Amino acid sequence: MLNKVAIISTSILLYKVGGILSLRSQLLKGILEGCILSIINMQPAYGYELSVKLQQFGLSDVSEGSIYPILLRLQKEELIKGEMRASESGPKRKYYKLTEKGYEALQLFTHHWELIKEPVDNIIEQGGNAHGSD
Amino acid sequence: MLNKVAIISTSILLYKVGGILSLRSQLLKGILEGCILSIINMQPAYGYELSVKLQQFGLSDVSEGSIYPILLRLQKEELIKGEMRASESGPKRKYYKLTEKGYEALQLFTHHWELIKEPVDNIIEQGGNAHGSD
DNA sequence: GTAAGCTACTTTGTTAAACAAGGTAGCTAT
DNA sequence: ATAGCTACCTTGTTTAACAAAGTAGCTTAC
Repeated sequence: MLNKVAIISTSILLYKVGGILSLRSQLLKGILEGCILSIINMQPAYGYELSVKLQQFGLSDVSEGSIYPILLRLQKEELIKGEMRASESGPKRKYYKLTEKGYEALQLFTHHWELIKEPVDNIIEQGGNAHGSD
Repeated sequence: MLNKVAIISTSILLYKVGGILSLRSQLLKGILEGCILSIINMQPAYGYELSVKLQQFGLSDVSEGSIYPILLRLQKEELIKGEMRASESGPKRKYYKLTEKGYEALQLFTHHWELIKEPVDNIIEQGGNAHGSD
């Protein structure tokens, strides 16, 4: 059974596709990568764990189909390094930690995030209430 | 002459392609649309004007190749409505203003932006200084 | 002991947004 | 008339998130 429901159009107003807002998916572009670097910087983490932690931070429903490709990409870029370790219960886990290069990339991401966030906040602040009384 | 220069890789560390940081391009995904709605909400604006205003707000070097497709898309979605007006000097301008639906989309964007921004800020705050000095 | 369910990792194909690049055309000044 | 600016539009490329589907180890229930 296909889970795709009535994609009304391609733009900002919409909507439920498999239960998840698809606007978010666009807003997240490029951001997840930095968040994952940041969480790994707190302490080494494995993929499944990241999906839980992202959720705890409020980034709900980030699918494994997003996380694992990012991890593979980051590893290929040598921003993170993986290491298999046995688990006390369950399959082995691939723990990733930042490389030096990865730490630099995290700094860069943080900087760029600020460079985006501030203008956007200003634009929203000035444009948000122009039309007035909701 | 192609302007494409040594794309070293595809990820977060990099860089100069035709003189513009390409990380930014990913971070902007979905955000520009909301910013444009917000600026138009301040007062009706035309494409060329938007590129100037975005720059003034700190979103530098947003190309017209980004802006005009967004305007066409928003118009097709009936979030904005265009109207040609003569200019005192130069070619005619297509002024866009928000529709009611566009105003609702702006509210929605603002909400989603907050839902993304807060977790990301928290993640960066906790992960940013874990590795310590610098 | 075997079936169900959870943990954990991986891959493929689709969708969509930003952008470079290139183009059209009106208006102004030289 | 021709150069330069204003203003708009379009095509093709790149890339990230995601759904979906798959593999396999381990644990618990029966």
